[in-house]
Amino acid sequence: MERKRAKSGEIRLTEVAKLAGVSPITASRFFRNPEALSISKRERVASAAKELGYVPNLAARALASQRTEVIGVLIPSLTNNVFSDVLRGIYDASEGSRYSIQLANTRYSILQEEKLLRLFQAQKPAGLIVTGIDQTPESRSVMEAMNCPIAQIMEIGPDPVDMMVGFSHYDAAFAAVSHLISQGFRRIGFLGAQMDPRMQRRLQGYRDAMKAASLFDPRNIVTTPVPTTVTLGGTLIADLLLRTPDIEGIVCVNDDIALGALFECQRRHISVPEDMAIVGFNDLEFMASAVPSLTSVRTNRYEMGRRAVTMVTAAIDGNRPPEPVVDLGFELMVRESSSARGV
Amino acid sequence: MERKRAKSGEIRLTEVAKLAGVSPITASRFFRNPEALSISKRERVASAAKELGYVPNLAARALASQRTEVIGVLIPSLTNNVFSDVLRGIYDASEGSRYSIQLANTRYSILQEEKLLRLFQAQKPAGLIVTGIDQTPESRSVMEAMNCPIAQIMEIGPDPVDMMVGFSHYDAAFAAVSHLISQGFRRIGFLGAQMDPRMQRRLQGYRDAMKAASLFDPRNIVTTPVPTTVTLGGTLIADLLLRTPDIEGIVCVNDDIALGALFECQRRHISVPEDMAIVGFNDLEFMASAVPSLTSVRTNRYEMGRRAVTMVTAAIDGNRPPEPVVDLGFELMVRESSSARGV
DNA sequence: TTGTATGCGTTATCAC
DNA sequence: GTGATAACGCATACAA
Repeated sequence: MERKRAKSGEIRLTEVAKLAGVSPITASRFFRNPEALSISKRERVASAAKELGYVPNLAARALASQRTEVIGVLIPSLTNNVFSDVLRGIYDASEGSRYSIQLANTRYSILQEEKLLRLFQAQKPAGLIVTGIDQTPESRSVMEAMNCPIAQIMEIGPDPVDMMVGFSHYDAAFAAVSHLISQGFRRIGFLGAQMDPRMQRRLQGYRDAMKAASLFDPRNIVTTPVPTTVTLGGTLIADLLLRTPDIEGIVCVNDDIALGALFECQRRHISVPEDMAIVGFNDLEFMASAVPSLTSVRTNRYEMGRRAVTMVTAAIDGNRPPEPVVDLGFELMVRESSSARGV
Repeated sequence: MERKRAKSGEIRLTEVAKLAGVSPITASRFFRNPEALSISKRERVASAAKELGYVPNLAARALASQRTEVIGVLIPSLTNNVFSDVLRGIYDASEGSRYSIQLANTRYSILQEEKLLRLFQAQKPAGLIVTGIDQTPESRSVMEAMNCPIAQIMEIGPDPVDMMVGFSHYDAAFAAVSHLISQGFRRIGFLGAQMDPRMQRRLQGYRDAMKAASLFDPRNIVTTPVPTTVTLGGTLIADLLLRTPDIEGIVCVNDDIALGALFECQRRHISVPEDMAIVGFNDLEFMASAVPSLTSVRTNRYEMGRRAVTMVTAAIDGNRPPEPVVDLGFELMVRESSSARGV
């Protein structure tokens, strides 16, 4: 008839309260809202907790309060530099708040995303950040059932689950192509890898910009679903040169591809931009220091992560933004690799 | 005298059990160990859970069982490519297990690391993975109090908190320098950024290798605590060339610095390797496709992450490795940028 | 294989 | 500002 269960042996709130000479609930309040206590009790609880080395039990807290202070984050890749910037923004913003980040990796799989969303659901996060706008219907219904603020990031679109922070990949690619055209280039190719939905929209921006200038030729598009690498950029431009050797410029789906293409041009002694203009996408740090420096579309990845967190945390506190969809835009960073034809 | 508290409104195990016509504990067993149930009950619980859309409450589970299925991971940076590879290994390995990863970012601050460790302590993770071997005494005592398997990664050293997977940064740098010396280079510089403890050990490897060959000259070392970028590589080699214009080769603390140095050489029409040999560290993917291709020290970052997880999960299950410290070594990838002098 | 009784450590509720 | 009481939803221990 002993107690049925071993105590964990850890210091509990009750012990702290006893040593401080207060009730457990008073001690509990100390950790959540110290100002609610009289100064004397505040000090007694503080020193008792320190003396005993009290560590709160988050599981008990979550169970009793029916909430957590976790923001779940779903991203498709950890290797891609693009997401590390977003993550940095997310972690930076979370540091100023009382929320901690729980990160999960979907590996560009919307089924994996579904699974992870269910896992998050079981944890009752206070908020959620998901990448992109191409969730499965099943995923959407899980999100809607989660009953917490949700931010979709990286893109914007017409039908937010809740909130959105991103930019138009279509517009950005359209602008990149238009820039090359305005510089006097005509036969402009597209190099794409890892053709996820965002990349597809970039490709569509390329297509429409080329069509608008009556320059579209499907032979100038080379894409592969294979994940992006610098080396792959070399392979892709090699493919393109086989098909249409008279190509004058390329728009790359991202900067790694652009760098790989540049290296391949160096290898073949094709001068950039005289014989080949190159435009990248994302404006990773190295683009400005390459030789020649590489033109790219700068996106506000860090800010995207930061804003997602601030929007979600504000929404948790009941302060929803006036406009649920935030367009962070983009900026074309024009550099040597796309100097005007014949200049 | 009504109930004092609003129920969450969510489906609980009890509801599932009731619909299935079994006791709650039987339903509970279904989710943790379905094989323990008779086939008929197994099916009834399964369909009841599906019908009600049951989502287990992880907080309740953690509180009742006194454990979680979370492995905490502490890394110093999300932006650094090196860690994205490690993380990929960690996430890949965790996917095969029942554990989920909780990631936290120390930003190269050992004080931040201390704070995060306390936060993890409150969550009672099943295991822990921390980067490096330079924790504060306070951090070490928190880790020792956590009473779960812990793997230190990226480095190996004499005094593991529990387990270790890594390699010797000192030996790797020593080998890189020795390689350049063996290729006939004599005036060899060192370019360093983000001089955290691992980078310091690389620098020490450089120093000792140069001293062993009686080639050491402190003027050939250029370092900065500033975080690594490609652009910074250009700045550092520019500095070095100012100090010792007759420098023949450089060992870079990482590949970004090496790439930046290469670009700067291109800009100045210094031929690599004829007038300047370059060796990087980490062997990121782009090193092989640069023009000229860049020599680097390959490290097993992915495997490091993977092994850390398998070691920790095995230890959770009581299967500790025979040897707590695993040296994954390194491999010098010799490429064009360090071809023998005068060849 | 299944069920009963009980406890995990905390906080919500209401009263003082 | 403080405290008594009763949950929160699940798993452990033990018995059957």
